Formats: sequence, structure tokens, C-alpha cells
Amino acid sequence: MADAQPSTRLRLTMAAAQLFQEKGYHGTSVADVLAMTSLPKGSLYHHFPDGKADLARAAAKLASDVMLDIVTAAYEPAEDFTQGTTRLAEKFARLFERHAHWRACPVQTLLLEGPMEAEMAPLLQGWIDATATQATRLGHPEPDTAATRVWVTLIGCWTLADAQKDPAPLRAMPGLLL
Amino acid sequence: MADAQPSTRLRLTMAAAQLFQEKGYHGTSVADVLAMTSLPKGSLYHHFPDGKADLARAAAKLASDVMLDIVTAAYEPAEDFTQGTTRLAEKFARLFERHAHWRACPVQTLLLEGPMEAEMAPLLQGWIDATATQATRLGHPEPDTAATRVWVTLIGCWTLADAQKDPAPLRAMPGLLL
DNA sequence: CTGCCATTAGACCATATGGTCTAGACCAAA
DNA sequence: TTTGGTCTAGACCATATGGTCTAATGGCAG
Repeated sequence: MADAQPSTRLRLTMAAAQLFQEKGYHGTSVADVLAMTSLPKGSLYHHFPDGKADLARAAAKLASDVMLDIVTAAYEPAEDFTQGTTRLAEKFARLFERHAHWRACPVQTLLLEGPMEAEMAPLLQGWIDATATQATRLGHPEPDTAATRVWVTLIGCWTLADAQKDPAPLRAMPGLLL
Repeated sequence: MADAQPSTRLRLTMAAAQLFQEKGYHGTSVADVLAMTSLPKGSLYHHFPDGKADLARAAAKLASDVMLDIVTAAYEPAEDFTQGTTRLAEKFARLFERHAHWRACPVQTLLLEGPMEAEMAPLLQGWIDATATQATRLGHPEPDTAATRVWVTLIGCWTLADAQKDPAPLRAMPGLLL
């Protein structure tokens, strides 16, 4: 007891986020989402009248918010920007090790295929902006450039880690920025 | 007259490479490939008995070979490694501008979704190795590290460029390595 | 209790998709 | 010319998929 299950809408969104992250937009069927949540079709089309695309939007938003939380959690306790970046990379490396769907950046598949490629840019930019804010707070002289460098390198390392099925490139990432 | 169309097998492979690069494995149907080549189904399943997966393998190999050619063409005439890297980034930026399917790294979608994720790692590694060879030839002190850094940063910049629909991050990429 | 509304439930449908199969065209060797 | 193999052609099939529709269900305001 005390299950306190999240709302139906949130359950669908979370399952969808996980599946899209892992298998991409076209690789995930609405039946997959339904199976993972044990919910009937009616619920899905009630909460997301536009169906799969609608669900993908919500999932991307959710995933992006999680990313923002991770950025904050990484940099907030850090003493300087470099240390925060190292904490960030370590967090992603841990997630990579523990959960199959974290083997790829949450939004990468949705960015590459599927009907909402265009909507992904602001999300990615949001992560960069949040990182730049932290860089400013930590006294970095060029916050925007630094934040962009972090994310560009992070995404590249993530891709390499995915290919190698090994989080090592993620952990090596802060070293590449020096 | 002097059309000299490539073989049926090659036509299929090229079309598949382009479509997979653009829309991913699940986002591309065999009907799409057939439509692009104006070939009947029988030809496809004659040359690729295992169907779509078989075709994807050939397409990935072809795309990878093209990448290796581009690496060679970029570094061969260069005077030093940095100059070669700049030439490489510029080549991809040009392709990005001219062809829709070059908006993403050829192998990225196949790496993230589809049945042959595992087979992508050696291809990516091949590009890194080829780059390392060039780095050695050009007298770089740490060829392996340098080559890895180039590709990690390149892929990250490519992703950002895709999101922003602007090749600027690709052109800015060599500057990030200094 | 009653009526209303949001939600759940899942049968049902049209289409898209990957794949098979048989018939025939083409071509080179005998 | 015949024969045998390769390749083209596309009709055909089973299944998967996204989406619709109507019928319950449950809680809550009156």
C-alpha cells in the first residue's frame, strides 16, 4: 500500500519518455507504451487527443525538465565550474550504467527522427542556458561559450559511450575541456 | 548514353543509406527505398535476402566508407593536424548546407535505434583510427587522444547544428579544440 | 439517491509494412 | 536454338500499427 501511483497522464508520459529515449519515435509503438503502463487505449487518447505525437511532446518536455534538474543538482554544490562539469558527467555515467534507456541522451532520438525535430532545439538550448547561468554564478569569464562547449562535448562523448557500450567516454569528458 | 547507371545493388544501397541517414531505421520503409530507386521488390529481396536489416548493414558500410574518404581528403593535403581538422569540419558544413540527409551524422540514427546498434561501434572506431593515422603522419604528439577529441566534438557539434538547423556549430568546432 | 462528468475499457477499423512466391525477361554458354 | 542460371516484376499475404467509437465505471455535487 502507500503506492500513491502517479496520475494516469504522468504514468503514460514517463513510460513514453523512457521508450522514446531507448527506441526512438518510430521504434516505439503506442502499444508498447500501453503495455508498459498496463493502461487501455482509451486513457491514452483521452489524455493525449492527438495521439502519439502529442505523447512525444509531453515526453520530451518531461525528459528535458529532468535534465534541467540534473544540471542544477550537479553545479549547485560545486565550488567552481570545472568541478560542476565533472559532477555532471559523473551523474550521466551513473545513469548510463544503471538504466538501459540512459545509454543515449534523452532527446537525441527525437531530434533525429520523428515529427517534432523542430521542437527539440529549444529544449537543448534550455540546458545550455541553465548551464551558462551556473557558469556565471561560479564566476566563469565566458559562461555562454563554456556552456556550449560542455554540451557539445557531452553529447559527443555520450554517443561514443553508447557505441562502445561503456560509460568511460562520459567520465573522460571533463578532461577533454581543459 | 553514357548514363552508366550503377548496379541495382548499389542503387539500392545508396538510396537506403540516404534514407536511413535522414529518417532512421524504423522511419524508413522498404517501400521508400523502392520508390526512390524505382525498382521492384523482387530485386531488393534478391540482392538482400534478409531484407531491411541486410540493406541497413550494406548502407551503413557504404556510409562509413564515404566518411573514410572524406577524412582522407581533408587531412591528406593539410600541413598540420589542426588545419586538417578545420578542412574536415568545413566539408561537413558544406554537405550540411547542400543535402538534407547530411544534416545528421550518417550513422547516428542507426546507432540509436534499429537492430544493428552493435555493429556501428567498429565503423565509428574506424573513423577515429583513420584520423589518428593522419595525426601521426602530421606529427601530432598524441594521435589517439587527438583523434578521439576531434570526433567527439564533431559529433556533438553536428547534433547541435541539426537542432539549430544551422551549420555554424560545425564551423566553430575546430575552435573548440584549441 | 440521482444525475453528471471525467475517465477507463477494449472491440473494432483502415492502412502501412515487411516479407513470400510465382512468372517471366535477359543473357551467356553449349 | 536450346538450356540454365541470374535478375526483374509485382501480385499477394499476415501482421503490426495508429487511431476511432461506444459502452461501462466511478466519484462527486445537488
